[in-house]
Amino acid sequence: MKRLFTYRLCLIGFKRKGFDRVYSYTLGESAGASAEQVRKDFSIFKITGNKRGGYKIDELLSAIEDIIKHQEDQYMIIVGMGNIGRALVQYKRFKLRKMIIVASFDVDPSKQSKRWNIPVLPMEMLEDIIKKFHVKIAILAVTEISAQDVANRLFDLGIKGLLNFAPIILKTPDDVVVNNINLCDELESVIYYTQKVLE
Amino acid sequence: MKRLFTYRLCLIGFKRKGFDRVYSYTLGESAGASAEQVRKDFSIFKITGNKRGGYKIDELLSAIEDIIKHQEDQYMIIVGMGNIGRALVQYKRFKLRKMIIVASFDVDPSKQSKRWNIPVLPMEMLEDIIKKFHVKIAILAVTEISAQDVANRLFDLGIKGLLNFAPIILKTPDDVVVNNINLCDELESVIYYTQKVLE
DNA sequence: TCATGTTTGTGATATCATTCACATATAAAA
DNA sequence: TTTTATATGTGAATGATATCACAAACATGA
Ligand SMILES: NC(=O)c1ccc[n+]([C@@H]2O[C@H](COP(=O)([O-])OP(=O)(O)OC[C@H]3O[C@@H](n4cnc5c(N)ncnc54)[C@H](O)[C@@H]3O)[C@@H](O)[C@H]2O)c1
Ligand SMILES: NC(=O)c1ccc[n+]([C@@H]2O[C@H](COP(=O)([O-])OP(=O)(O)OC[C@H]3O[C@@H](n4cnc5c(N)ncnc54)[C@H](O)[C@@H]3O)[C@@H](O)[C@H]2O)c1
Repeated sequence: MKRLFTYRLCLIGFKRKGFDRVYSYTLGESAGASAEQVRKDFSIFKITGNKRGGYKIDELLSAIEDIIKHQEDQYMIIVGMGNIGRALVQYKRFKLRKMIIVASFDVDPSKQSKRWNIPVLPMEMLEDIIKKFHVKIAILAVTEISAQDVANRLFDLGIKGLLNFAPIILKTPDDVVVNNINLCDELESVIYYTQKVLE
Repeated sequence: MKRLFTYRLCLIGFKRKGFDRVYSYTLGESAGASAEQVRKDFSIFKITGNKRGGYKIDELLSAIEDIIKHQEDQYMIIVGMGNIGRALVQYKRFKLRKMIIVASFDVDPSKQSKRWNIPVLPMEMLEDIIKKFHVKIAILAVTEISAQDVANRLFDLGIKGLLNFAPIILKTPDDVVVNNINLCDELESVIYYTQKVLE
């Protein structure tokens, strides 16, 4: 599943370079997987290519999109408008992929503002917005200390999917999906493997 | 290996809550793994607990740190001082973990400045700084279009580990470790599994 | 001090993921 | 049209990970 995302990235890259077909070998090489792996992955999802002719990039991409992608716009919110929250709010790629940030929230009144196209609202308005837009997905970018409390509040208000930037493991109801981004750990992991490679 | 990071997070959480011991069951529950899994993981790394008494959190933490952690400070650079680059530069937790950002870089002269404690330098100074601090690790936060070019330059200058935020799969020498952070994909993955859970 | 119940540590077993190997299809060349 | 070289698609074999099951250790309380 994770690899599907990688394949997509690679395919977009190939397309931009002017190719209109790929072979399992080509794609595997670029995605860091074996050719058989690529084919097995596709066969699991019933994606089928052309013997001898490989895969048409456009067909492949749209097959992958069909698996990965929600067809309608997904409304989302961000809670916590600190350094990372502000960066995310400005990220244009989300909209390209039909992920629409309808509002952001912060306890700190000095961060609140309705001037920009994505407003920064006080926490009291969470419920209103979540109900109004039927928001199911949230990005959590508050300080570590508040993260569990804010998360609980979001779960109570019906949030079912969370992208969490706080470096803690949240206690979470069973029907909620949480994806943790821990940049310190990612960096430490780079350092760890780098030192491994250098013996 | 990935789980070690999760265990560490959980242990820090337990410690803060005042516990001084954990059982494989407790830790597993909190980290989303089975108790046997936790014990197997520890036994691989020769981490040993106390039958009947579980594991002392402090000992466990320092055993994990010994595996994960580099003991000396790691000097690093960030290239690309846009939205995400600026957020990262301000993140204090890196320093706590002995990861020191010595400088950041951008082509755009309007982003360059030496006023702050972490200076934003022109690209011409890359070589100087990398050589001066023996930098081996870099964070790449430039636009997608420039990412491969800038990465190549970094590899030429001796960078061996990269945390890449651009949504492309970089072509990379064999002795370089790259860790990709793709927030769109992470969010899409949350949406995907959320929809799965809701049937 | 001793019995007891609980938790570890780890082989044996089961499950899941990857690679191998090859029959089959087909685009391209003759 | 026929041949041929090259990719796919997929069972079978291998390898990696996770779970099970249980003996051994030992903190705790009688
Ligand atoms: N800055 C980074 O590059 C970075 C990188 C990785 C992870 N993180 C993590 O992301 C989180 C935010 O980091 P940051 O650097 O943006 O910190 P920050 O201090 O700049 O921002 C935190 C924001 O959360 C708000 N907040 C705090 N408690 C709140 C609550 N109860 N309800 C609503 N809003 C609340 C604060 O007002 C502040 O605006 C932290 O957990 C941090 O560890 C940050
Ligand atoms: N903003 C986000 O929240 C976010 C989230 C995920 C991923 N990303 C990715 O991170 C990268 C940066 O995103 P951003 O939002 O900060 O974009 P941005 O446009 O704000 O910043 C990009 C920065 O890179 C600099 N740059 C461009 N080409 C360069 C070069 N050749 N050498 C040195 N510097 C160069 C630009 O001057 C600019 O300051 C992009 O690839 C983006 O897709 C951003």
